[in-house]
Amino acid sequence: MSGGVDSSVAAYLLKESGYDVIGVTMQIWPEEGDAAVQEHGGCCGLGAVEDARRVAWELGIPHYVMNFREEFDRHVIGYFVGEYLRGRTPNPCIACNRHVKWESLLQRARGLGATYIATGHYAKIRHMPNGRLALQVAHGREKDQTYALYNLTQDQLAHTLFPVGDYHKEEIRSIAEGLGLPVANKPDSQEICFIPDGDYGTFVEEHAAGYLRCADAGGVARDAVETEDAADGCDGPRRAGAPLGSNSPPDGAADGYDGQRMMGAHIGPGGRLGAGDIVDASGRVLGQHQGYYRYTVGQRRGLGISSPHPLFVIGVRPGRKEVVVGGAQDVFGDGLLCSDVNFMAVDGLGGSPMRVNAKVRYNHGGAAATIEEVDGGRVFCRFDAPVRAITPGQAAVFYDGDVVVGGGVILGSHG
RNA sequence: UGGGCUAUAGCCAAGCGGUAAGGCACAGGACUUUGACUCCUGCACUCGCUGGUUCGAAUCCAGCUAGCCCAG
Repeated sequence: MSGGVDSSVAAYLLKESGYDVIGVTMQIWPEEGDAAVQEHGGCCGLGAVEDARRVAWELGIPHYVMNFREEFDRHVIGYFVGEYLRGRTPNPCIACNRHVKWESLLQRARGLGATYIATGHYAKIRHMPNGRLALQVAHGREKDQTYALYNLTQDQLAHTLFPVGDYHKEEIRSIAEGLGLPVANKPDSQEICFIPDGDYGTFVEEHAAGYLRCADAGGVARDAVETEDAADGCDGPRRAGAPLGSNSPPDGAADGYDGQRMMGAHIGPGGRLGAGDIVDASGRVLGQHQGYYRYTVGQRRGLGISSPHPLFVIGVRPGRKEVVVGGAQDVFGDGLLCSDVNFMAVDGLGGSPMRVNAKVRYNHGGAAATIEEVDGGRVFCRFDAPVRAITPGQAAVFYDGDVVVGGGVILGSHG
């Protein structure tokens, strides 16, 4: 229970259905007590512990506060900072769901004797004819959150309940109002919950040194980025990292944070970690930036370069600390390659292509495409029509109608 | 030192005697449980400086200053 409307009503709906409900609020932020953080509280608002406790009291259910700071720091913040330093763009919500909310929470919930964990996510779980479990788009499509949950395993899905998945957001709010819950009118959460001021660039800089030490301790030495992104910055690094995947090691930093190692000689706490050139596709220097990790594919603002037409980021080269820019038309791609694919509705593609609707970011209507498994368990996705801002590090989630077929981490765009 | 050209917001730039377009950048807001994108709003009481002509000048004239080009 985050203290928000959705999880509060979820608990209520479960209790009404006859479940034996235990309320749990997760403590995840390292610096609890920060006034700014508490006010802005995101999807997992810590300052909302009191709200959650009050709701639990009114619903007449027990309420526990569990500490997940270590897991969150390792799997979400560590991954988040590391990805940016590698010139990629992470989706922390997906990592948090997979590793913290489902792996750790479910484990502890089972320790309490619970059979299921339930959340306030807008999603449904469907039993497929083939015996598998898959996410299905929520009744209130406009608030659907299946994209951020694509990485759940069959076992996790088997022990998960999404009580609000059959409702629209407005219905949930009116239920909360009807119950007189104090959180009925809390605003929807948004933006990155652990960076309340939204300045993630500075956040990366402030945390880079700490994760640098982790990388060194891991003894991992990779220099792939230097050579790979030198070839073509638009495609981004192609090596198979597994920050979100099921096989990622316990210590996220051990998975080759080459960006950090590479930066090692240049990074000083509080310094300009990755300042460098802004260049066009031909290599012409157009300007300077104060940190390549402050940019992501498709980004327009923050370049500080005046030109006849708007410029957009089309690639980030961490090795050279370069940000590559181009015109609006240069940020479209015909296809993408993704790794660490998690299949849901199917066991795999079995060597034959499949028609899907592919979402390339959280707020993406999806695009018609054909997916096919390639070597190494990776999936290639070719779109019927070019898609804008295919970004390395983001997730590609494939849908067959309302059902999630699977998804993976984008390595780069093609075309 | 002669000759020519140009000087409009942070950058580019329209304007050609009637009361300062637009683009980029930037700032704020909306949207959004990731980063982005998108949308809305704001952004030169003033046109290198000083005079002059005119009812009226960024626009015409003169001088000055600065930059660029050609000549030497």
